[in-house]
Amino acid sequence: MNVAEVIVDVSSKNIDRPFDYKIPDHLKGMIEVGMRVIVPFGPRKLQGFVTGLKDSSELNGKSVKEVEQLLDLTPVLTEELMQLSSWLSDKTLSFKITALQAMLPAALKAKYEKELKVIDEEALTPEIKRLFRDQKSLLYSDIADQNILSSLQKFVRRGSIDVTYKVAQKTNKKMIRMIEADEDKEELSRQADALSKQASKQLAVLHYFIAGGAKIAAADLCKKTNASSATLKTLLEKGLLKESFEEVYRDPYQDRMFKKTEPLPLTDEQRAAFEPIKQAVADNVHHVFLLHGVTGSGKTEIYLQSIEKVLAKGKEAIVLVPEISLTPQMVNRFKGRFGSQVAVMHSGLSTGEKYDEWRKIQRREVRLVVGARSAIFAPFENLGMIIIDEEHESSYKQEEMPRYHAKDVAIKRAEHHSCPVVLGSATPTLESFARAKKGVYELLPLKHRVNRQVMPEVSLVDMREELRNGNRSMFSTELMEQLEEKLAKKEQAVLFLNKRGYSSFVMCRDCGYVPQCPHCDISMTYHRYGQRLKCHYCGHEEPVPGTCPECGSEHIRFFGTGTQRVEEELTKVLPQARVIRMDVDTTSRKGAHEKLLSAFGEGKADILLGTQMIAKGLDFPNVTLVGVLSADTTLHIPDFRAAEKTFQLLTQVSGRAGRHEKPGSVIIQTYTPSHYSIQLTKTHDYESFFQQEMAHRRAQSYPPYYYVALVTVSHEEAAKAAITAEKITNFLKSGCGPGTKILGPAASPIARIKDRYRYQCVIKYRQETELQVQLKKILDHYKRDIAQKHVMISIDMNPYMLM
DNA sequence: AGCACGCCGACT
DNA sequence: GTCGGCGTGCTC
Repeated sequence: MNVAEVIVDVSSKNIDRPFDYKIPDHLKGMIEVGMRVIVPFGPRKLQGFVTGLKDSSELNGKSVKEVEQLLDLTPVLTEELMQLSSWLSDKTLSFKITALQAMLPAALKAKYEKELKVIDEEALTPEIKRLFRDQKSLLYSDIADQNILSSLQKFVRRGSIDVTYKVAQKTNKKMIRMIEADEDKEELSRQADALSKQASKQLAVLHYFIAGGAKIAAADLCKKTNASSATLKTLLEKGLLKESFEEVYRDPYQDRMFKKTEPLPLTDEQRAAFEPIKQAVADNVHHVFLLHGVTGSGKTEIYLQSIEKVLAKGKEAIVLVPEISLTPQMVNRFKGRFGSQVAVMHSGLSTGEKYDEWRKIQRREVRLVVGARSAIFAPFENLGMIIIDEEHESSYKQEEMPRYHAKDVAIKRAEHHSCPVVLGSATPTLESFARAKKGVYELLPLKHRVNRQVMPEVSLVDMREELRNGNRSMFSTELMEQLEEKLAKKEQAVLFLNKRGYSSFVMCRDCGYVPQCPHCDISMTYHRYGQRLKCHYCGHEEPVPGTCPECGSEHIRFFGTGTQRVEEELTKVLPQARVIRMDVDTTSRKGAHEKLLSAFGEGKADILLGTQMIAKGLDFPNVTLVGVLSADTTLHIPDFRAAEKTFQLLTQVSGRAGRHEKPGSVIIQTYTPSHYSIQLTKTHDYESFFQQEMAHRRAQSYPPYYYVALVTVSHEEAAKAAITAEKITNFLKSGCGPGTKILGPAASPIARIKDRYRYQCVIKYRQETELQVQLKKILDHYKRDIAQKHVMISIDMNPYMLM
């Protein structure tokens, strides 16, 4: 094999294909598909992935450059994952390089640097000489002054300064310094005797080795002997000790003890659900199960026992968990049962930690991964099962390129490995449940909670009624009464706030002015910390104005009912209650989330107040009341899944109450009590909700009856975006069959983000392949405009947010 | 994407 | 006359 086909690290339509590179003699036989290389590309150097090997290039050798460097000794992507990447880029209409990179930890992504080197010092101006000072070379990115840049360019052109392009790794393996004796014990004793009396630290270190101490980490040795690194340095220089460096894993869970747990006996219902999964594992068949179990029905125990079967067969398993529920509670359950065989992957880990967890998988040191969305790409080669917990969660959909859904990837991988997929939820997506009803998936119902606890009593409170009765506060009379009662009984309550529409904003009471982000068409969110306004889309920040910029009034103040606001009100009406608030402000620090939850678990507060993030996996025996302050907010978002999301959220939240001996109750405050998505939470009736919602979806041609795709066109000028969107819509209308429905173009619900105007077109279709072809044509046709006129076209083949 | 090349207007 | 604006085209 003399030539490697390489996908280079450039995200552009024209470059989205393999490029040929000759393999130099010293790399012959070493390069394999799935390895990373550094290759010259035009004037620069880029990282790339080897996607193929061949004897010769069709380009006949003349313009074929050589591979410059091989970055891996073993492929970072298995053959299966290489195939999966082409499928992924195809399915999501994203670049091959983007799909490849999505499968690897960020640490393996390249970092690019330009280095300037002085060739002819005489030719340079004093100013530039000063810039270089005594150094021969300088990093391009370190040059802050824009004026110097242009004069530098001149010298580069004349050849007085040379530019070299470098590729670097983002993070490296963590190494620690190890110390061991470099002489035998007798020699060490002799040297120890010869030490001066003051050198007590050195003596202590030597005694460690004289006593037979083994090779030890420098830090540990210092701690043991109370010595400093200077002491070690002296002994190293004397040649008595020697140092070496060893690779270690950054283990985010190293300080924690996991109590070993044993399998629990299954209920009859659990066993009935477990049997078919067990059988599929035993028979190595690909099969998708939908484990539909009410909250508290013991789904996790079924996962654990299924995994046990998989591991017993010598195979591996992936468990996906929604990002926000990757709490220590969840991790504990898996680590407790399977100990060090588990790797954990979630966004809370640093780049380095994620890299280390990934390498544990790659080196076959673990056989089970518990992780968020991207863990679906774990490089296992002998997969025996994939579990997706809370399968309805929207965090399984990636909202950047490649816009994949982890469920689709899971099924694709499971097909390849001929192994089962288990989707678990109390409120499955309509898509999944419909497939289960059709027999595409196998439905495994769990209708009862373990230990026969009853489902909590749910009562709906009509907030319009409250208002009519003169209660203008955000707490209904019923909720207040219940809160007081729980407080008196020393039981705990959880108050839940739908996040969307609940972020607080600032408004002028005289003219109604609401500060908008200058770069996005969206209201700014008020943050009490530092009295600032923030934009959640682009990160723009500014102080709260003292007077209204529109009318000059001083009556400008914050509005809305953010968690902070609720907390204030709550302490006013229930001053004796101890409240823990969980929102972006209180949980942004690392580990804060965990700390707040365990404080609540230990009974250090009476009320836990928060947004969606507290709805998942919360399981505290003393919680007997759950209150939802306003159930309507998710109902009014511009999304065809609004009702589904509302029902899921309310059901999920209700499930937090009365999970143990004490019975629980739920109070849902709403302005639209008659809506079926709210009514049916009262009876925990998923089946009826499914029927009603399906009727709506059918009437409006939405999933699961139709597929949906979203095309968004953006440009700095509104007109340019609108015209292109119009053209695309017309093209699609003429090119797609009669079964396809095309809506738009229309301004996006968020009409502008980061100074770009956005227009969108929604496509509803029944035949996947046909549309894929049409959309590919569009991207191909507009690649010129994309490159030159700065038009951006983004396509989402399965949007979860129509924004 | 980025970078070089090349063709036009505004300055020393 | 040169400098530097950014339209155009290429990258194995």
